[in-house]
Amino acid sequence: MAEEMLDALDRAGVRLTGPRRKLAALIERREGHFTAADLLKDAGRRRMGIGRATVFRLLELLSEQGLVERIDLPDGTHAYIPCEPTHHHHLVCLNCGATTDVDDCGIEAVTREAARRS
Amino acid sequence: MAEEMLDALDRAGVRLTGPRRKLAALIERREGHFTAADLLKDAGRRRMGIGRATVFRLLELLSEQGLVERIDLPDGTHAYIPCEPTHHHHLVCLNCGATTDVDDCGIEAVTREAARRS
DNA sequence: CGCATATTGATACTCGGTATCATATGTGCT
DNA sequence: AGCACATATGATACCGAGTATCAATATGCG
Repeated sequence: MAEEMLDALDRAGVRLTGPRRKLAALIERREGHFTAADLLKDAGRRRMGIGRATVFRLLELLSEQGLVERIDLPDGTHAYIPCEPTHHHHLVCLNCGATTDVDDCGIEAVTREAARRS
Repeated sequence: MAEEMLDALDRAGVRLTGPRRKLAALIERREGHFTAADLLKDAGRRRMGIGRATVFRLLELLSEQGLVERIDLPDGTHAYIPCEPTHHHHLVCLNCGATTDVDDCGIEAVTREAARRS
């Protein structure tokens, strides 16, 4: 999956730099969602000298490419979920923070109705 | 509506202080959603010497009483919406940030389905 | 009225994220 | 392979939202 990310970055016309490769690997070995701080901690623990800004920049890139989705957790913090760039929704459990994908698009009906009314 | 808030606060057993009355009035005259910073700015502009902390504390109180709901805007910031303490959902327009209430609860079906699957 | 106690506001802090900028490093070209 | 140059990097400083602390103050009960 790290390969997949790097391919996508390459396709996007950005450079395949060392830090980006390392971060892609770190993301790959994480299960499920993670925060920018998590990545930063991972990188720090392994003494790869990766700067704060670089992590945020890569997450922004990946999110532009649709390889990662940024979600707003109920407590107001943010997390990122690696995902296929297809249409789907993420549900976040208010209790444990676990996430699930949903392909069913029932939400749209509700949204459409509200849009019509306003 | 300021009355309503003050009543609820009274019922909750907290003191009806000057700052709280003033802030309730400020919230009343706002239309729709607002941020903590908005309130702070309002208060500052009128030279009521109301501290940062007080604003956040009141919003927390109101939100505990269900008189205000805290929502996560798509850009990651937060806003508050004054609302009746009944069951409903808020939809936030990704473009303009406008909000609407929805009583229809189609979302639950989707959520339930996902819960069953996990 | 007077007192115990909840509340306040100033200040300082934390934390996620962004701007800046000199330096380092990929990449296309020859 | 070597070069040139744009792109990316990391250190640092900064920003804005929210929280902790704490001495001073105001509220509401008796």
